[in-house]
Amino acid sequence: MSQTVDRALSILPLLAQGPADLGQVAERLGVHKSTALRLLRTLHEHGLVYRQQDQRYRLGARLFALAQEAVENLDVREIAHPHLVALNEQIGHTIHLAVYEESEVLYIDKVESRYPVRMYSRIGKPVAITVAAVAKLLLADLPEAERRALAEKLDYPMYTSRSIPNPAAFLRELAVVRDQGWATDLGGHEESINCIGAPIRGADGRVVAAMSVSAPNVVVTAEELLTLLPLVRRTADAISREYSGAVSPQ
Amino acid sequence: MSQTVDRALSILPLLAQGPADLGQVAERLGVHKSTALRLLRTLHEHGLVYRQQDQRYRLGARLFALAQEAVENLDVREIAHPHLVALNEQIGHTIHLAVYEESEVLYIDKVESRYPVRMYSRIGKPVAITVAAVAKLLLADLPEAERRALAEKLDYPMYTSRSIPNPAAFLRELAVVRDQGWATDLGGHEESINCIGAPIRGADGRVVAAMSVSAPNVVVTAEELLTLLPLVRRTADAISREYSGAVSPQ
DNA sequence: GGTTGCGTTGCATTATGCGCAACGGCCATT
DNA sequence: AATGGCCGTTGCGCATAATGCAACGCAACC
Repeated sequence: MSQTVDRALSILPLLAQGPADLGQVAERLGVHKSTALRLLRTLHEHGLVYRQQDQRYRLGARLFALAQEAVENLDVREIAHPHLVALNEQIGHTIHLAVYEESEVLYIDKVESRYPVRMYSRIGKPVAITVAAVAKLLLADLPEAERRALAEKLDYPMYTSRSIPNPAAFLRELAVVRDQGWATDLGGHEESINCIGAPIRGADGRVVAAMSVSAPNVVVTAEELLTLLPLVRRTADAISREYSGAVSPQ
Repeated sequence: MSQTVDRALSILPLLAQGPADLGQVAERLGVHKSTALRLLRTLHEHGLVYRQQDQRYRLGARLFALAQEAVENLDVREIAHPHLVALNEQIGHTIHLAVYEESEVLYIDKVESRYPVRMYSRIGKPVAITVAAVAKLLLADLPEAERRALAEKLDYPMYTSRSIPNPAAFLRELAVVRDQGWATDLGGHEESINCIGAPIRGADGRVVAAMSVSAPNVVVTAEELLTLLPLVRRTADAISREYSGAVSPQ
C-alpha cells in the first residue's frame, strides 16, 4: 500500500539470505542506488540493518530484540509456561508450545527434560507443518475453506516413510485429529521420534495454541507415550481454562 | 531520512511493548489514523505485524523468521560452533558466544552441558553488559573514544555486591582485560555463578566475537574454573585462526 | 597515472504519501 | 427495538516528500 515502506521492507528478506552491498540491493529492488541508500539508512537508524566493515549490509541486532519482546508478550505463552514446566517435571520429556499465524506454524515455547529453558531455536524455521502433532491440531481447527486451500498449497516432503504424502491424506488426518481432539506424530518427522499433542482453546472454543510431548523411541515406545495422553490433555485443558478465564473473567 | 519508512518502523518497538489498536498507534506516532492504517497494512503484508481477532495489532511471525535467518548467516557463529561443542564435551560447562553491535552485546550461540542445543533465549534481552565476561572482552577492544563514550552512557545495575559500580571502575577493568587477553565474571551477575572468557580475533587482530565458560559455585570453585583458562584460550585461538583463514585464505 | 567501480551528494520533477471529512458497521445504552 | 457513540475504513485534492538523474569523491586495480 505504501510504496516507500514496501520497498524498504523488501530489503529485509533480501538481506536474510546473506550480506549484500548497495548496488546489489538497488538492483534487486529495481530502484536507483540513491533510493536504496536512503532506505538502507533509515533501516540502519532503526537498527534493523547493520553495516559491516566491508561496507556491506546485513540484518541488525534490533531484529532479535523485537522478536524476543514479541514472544515475551504472547499471553498464551505466559499462561501456559508454568503448566508446561509442571508437566515436564512429572514426565520428563520435551514439551513444545506452538501457534498458527498466517499459513505458518510457530514454536513459541519449549521445555527440555529437567532443564526449564525457553529455547527459541526453531522459531522462524519452517516447521514440519505437514507432520508435526501441533501443526495438525492448529490446522484442524481452521475454517473448512482455509484448511483446504492451505492443504493444497503446502509441500509434502517425505522426511520418513511415515510422513504424510499429499493433500488428500493430510485433510483426512486433520479430520481425524479434529474429531478425536488430540494428535500424534509417530515417526513422521524423524524416524525414531514420537509425539503426542493436545489443543489449547480460547473462550470461544477456537484453538489458539497447541502443545506436544516428544520422546525418542529408545526412551519410551509409542504405546507407552500414548499412555501419557490423558495427562497431556488434562494439562492442555487446564491452560485453556486459565486462558479463557483471563479473557472474560470467571 | 525517509519519513514514511521512519514512521512505519517506529511502529515496531511500539508494538513490542504489547498489542495496540489503530487509534493508539496513530496517536503515539502523531499522525492521522488513515496514515497509520496504511503503514500498518504495509507492515502486515510483509508479515512483520499481525492482526489478532480483537483487531489489535501485534508483532508478526516473519520477525522470528528474519531473526532466525540473520543469526544463521553469521559466519563467526558457523565456524565457532563445532569448536564450542568440542570444548563442551571436554569440560561439560555452559559455553556462550557473543558479538558486539552498535552499543549492544548479543549472545549468538550457546552450548549447554552434554546437550548441544543452540539456544537464543537471551537474544535481544539487555545483556549484563557491565559485568559479563564476553562483554568486557568485546568492549575492551573498542577504540579509546568509543569505549569511553559507551562507558559513560551505560547503566551500572548492582546485580550483586561484586557488580561493577561505575564508569571509572569499568574502564579500569576493561584495561586489565585488554592487557591480559582474557576476562572473568566472578559472581558479578549472579552471586553463585562464575565465568571465564576469551576473545576471538579476525585477520586484522580486531576482536570479532567472545566466548565464555560459565559454571555455578556448587560445581566448581572459581579457582578450579580458572584452571580451565588455557583450554578456553586455546579454543578461542583455534576459532580465530580458522576465521581469519576463511576471510583471507592462508 | 589513468581508469574503473563503488558509495555519496544536490537538485528538479512529479509521483506519492498525507490529512480531511464522510461513510459504515458494531456494540452498548435506554 | 431504536439511537448514539466509537472505531476502522474509504476517496480525494493538495503539497510534501520520495524519486532518479548526473556529477562528484574516493579507492583499488591495471
